[in-house]
Amino acid sequence: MARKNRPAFSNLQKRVFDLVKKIPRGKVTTYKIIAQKLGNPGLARAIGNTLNKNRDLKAIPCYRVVKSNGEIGGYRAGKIQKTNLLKKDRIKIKDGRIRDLNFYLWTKT
DNA sequence: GGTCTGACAGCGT
DNA sequence: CACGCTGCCAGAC
Repeated sequence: MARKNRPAFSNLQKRVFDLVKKIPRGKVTTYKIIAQKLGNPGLARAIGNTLNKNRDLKAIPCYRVVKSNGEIGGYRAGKIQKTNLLKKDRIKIKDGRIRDLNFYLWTKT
Protein backbone atom coordinates (compact mmCIF):
# COMPACT_ATOMS: atom_id res chain seq x y z
CA MET A 1 0.00 0.00 0.00
CA ALA A 2 1.25 3.39 -0.83
CA ARG A 3 2.06 4.65 2.61
CA LYS A 4 3.00 8.32 2.46
CA ASN A 5 6.62 8.69 3.43
CA ARG A 6 7.20 11.67 5.62
CA PRO A 7 9.85 13.96 4.07
CA ALA A 8 12.44 15.58 6.27
CA PHE A 9 10.73 18.88 5.57
CA SER A 10 7.01 19.18 5.84
CA ASN A 11 5.05 19.67 2.70
CA LEU A 12 4.15 23.14 3.83
CA GLN A 13 7.73 24.16 4.42
CA LYS A 14 8.80 22.77 1.09
CA ARG A 15 6.24 24.88 -0.77
CA VAL A 16 7.18 27.98 1.19
CA PHE A 17 10.86 27.61 0.42
CA ASP A 18 10.15 27.04 -3.23
CA LEU A 19 8.12 30.23 -3.48
CA VAL A 20 10.51 32.37 -1.47
CA LYS A 21 13.47 31.27 -3.53
CA LYS A 22 11.63 32.39 -6.65
CA ILE A 23 11.23 35.95 -5.48
CA PRO A 24 13.17 38.18 -7.90
CA ARG A 25 15.55 40.80 -6.58
CA GLY A 26 13.95 44.16 -5.95
CA LYS A 27 10.60 42.57 -5.23
CA VAL A 28 8.94 41.56 -2.00
CA THR A 29 5.95 39.50 -0.95
CA THR A 30 3.79 39.07 2.10
CA TYR A 31 3.09 36.10 4.34
CA LYS A 32 -0.55 36.16 3.36
CA ILE A 33 0.20 35.99 -0.34
CA ILE A 34 2.33 32.95 0.22
CA ALA A 35 -0.40 31.45 2.33
CA GLN A 36 -2.91 32.09 -0.44
CA LYS A 37 -0.59 30.46 -2.96
CA LEU A 38 -0.54 27.44 -0.71
CA GLY A 39 -4.31 27.51 -0.77
CA ASN A 40 -4.83 28.66 2.79
CA PRO A 41 -4.74 32.36 3.72
CA GLY A 42 -4.81 31.40 7.38
CA LEU A 43 -1.34 29.93 7.05
CA ALA A 44 0.17 33.41 7.29
CA ARG A 45 1.30 32.75 10.84
CA ALA A 46 2.54 29.27 10.11
CA ILE A 47 4.64 30.63 7.24
CA GLY A 48 6.70 32.88 9.47
CA ASN A 49 6.98 30.14 12.03
CA THR A 50 8.23 27.73 9.39
CA LEU A 51 10.82 30.17 8.08
CA ASN A 52 12.02 30.76 11.59
CA LYS A 53 12.74 27.08 11.99
CA ASN A 54 14.59 27.12 8.71
CA ARG A 55 17.59 29.05 10.01
CA ASP A 56 19.21 28.83 6.56
CA LEU A 57 18.94 32.47 5.62
CA LYS A 58 21.60 32.32 2.90
CA ALA A 59 19.76 29.58 1.06
CA ILE A 60 16.33 31.14 1.47
CA PRO A 61 16.01 34.93 0.99
CA CYS A 62 13.22 35.02 3.52
CA TYR A 63 14.03 38.67 4.21
CA ARG A 64 12.00 39.44 1.09
CA VAL A 65 8.88 38.32 2.90
CA VAL A 66 7.17 41.12 4.79
CA LYS A 67 3.84 41.74 6.46
CA SER A 68 0.70 42.51 4.48
CA ASN A 69 0.33 45.98 5.95
CA GLY A 70 3.75 47.03 4.63
CA GLU A 71 5.72 46.55 7.82
CA ILE A 72 9.03 44.75 7.66
CA GLY A 73 7.85 42.09 10.02
CA GLY A 74 10.39 39.91 11.78
CA TYR A 75 13.66 38.23 11.00
CA ARG A 76 15.71 35.54 12.66
CA ALA A 77 18.83 37.70 12.48
CA GLY A 78 16.94 40.77 13.64
CA LYS A 79 14.49 43.19 12.11
CA ILE A 80 17.24 45.73 11.55
CA GLN A 81 19.25 43.26 9.51
CA LYS A 82 16.20 42.46 7.44
CA THR A 83 15.57 46.13 6.74
CA ASN A 84 19.16 46.61 5.71
CA LEU A 85 18.95 43.75 3.22
CA LEU A 86 15.74 45.13 1.74
CA LYS A 87 17.36 48.51 1.30
CA LYS A 88 20.13 46.82 -0.63
CA ASP A 89 17.47 45.51 -2.98
CA ARG A 90 16.45 49.08 -3.75
CA ILE A 91 13.37 48.82 -1.59
CA LYS A 92 12.34 52.19 -0.23
CA ILE A 93 11.75 51.86 3.46
CA LYS A 94 10.55 54.62 5.74
CA ASP A 95 10.75 54.16 9.46
CA GLY A 96 10.67 50.39 9.27
CA ARG A 97 7.87 50.43 6.76
CA ILE A 98 7.87 49.87 2.99
CA ARG A 99 6.73 52.70 0.75
CA ASP A 100 4.57 51.72 -2.21
CA LEU A 101 4.36 48.14 -1.11
CA ASN A 102 2.05 47.41 -4.01
CA PHE A 103 4.77 48.51 -6.42
CA TYR A 104 7.36 46.11 -4.99
CA LEU A 105 4.80 43.46 -4.24
CA TRP A 106 5.51 40.23 -6.06
CA THR A 107 2.40 38.14 -6.70
CA LYS A 108 3.43 36.35 -9.86
CA THR A 109 5.17 33.04 -10.25
C1' DG B 1 -2.64 13.35 23.74
C1' DG B 2 -3.55 18.10 25.14
C1' DT B 3 -1.55 22.73 25.64
C1' DC B 4 1.33 26.88 24.48
C1' DT B 5 3.95 29.53 21.57
C1' DG B 6 5.02 32.30 17.31
C1' DA B 7 9.03 36.16 11.67
C1' DC B 8 0.76 37.14 10.89
C1' DA B 9 -3.95 39.27 9.56
C1' DG B 10 -8.22 41.63 10.46
C1' DC B 11 -11.32 44.55 13.13
C1' DG B 12 -12.47 47.65 16.84
C1' DT B 13 -11.35 51.43 19.84
C1' DC C 1 -3.02 56.86 12.13
C1' DA C 2 -1.49 54.12 16.33
C1' DC C 3 -2.53 50.57 19.67
C1' DG C 4 -4.94 46.40 21.46
C1' DC C 5 -7.56 42.08 21.21
C1' DT C 6 -9.09 38.03 18.68
C1' DG C 7 -8.70 34.39 15.25
C1' DC C 8 -6.12 31.01 12.15
C1' DC C 9 -2.44 27.09 11.44
C1' DA C 10 1.45 24.39 12.12
C1' DG C 11 5.25 23.11 15.06
C1' DA C 12 7.36 22.26 19.73
C1' DC C 13 6.87 20.76 24.71
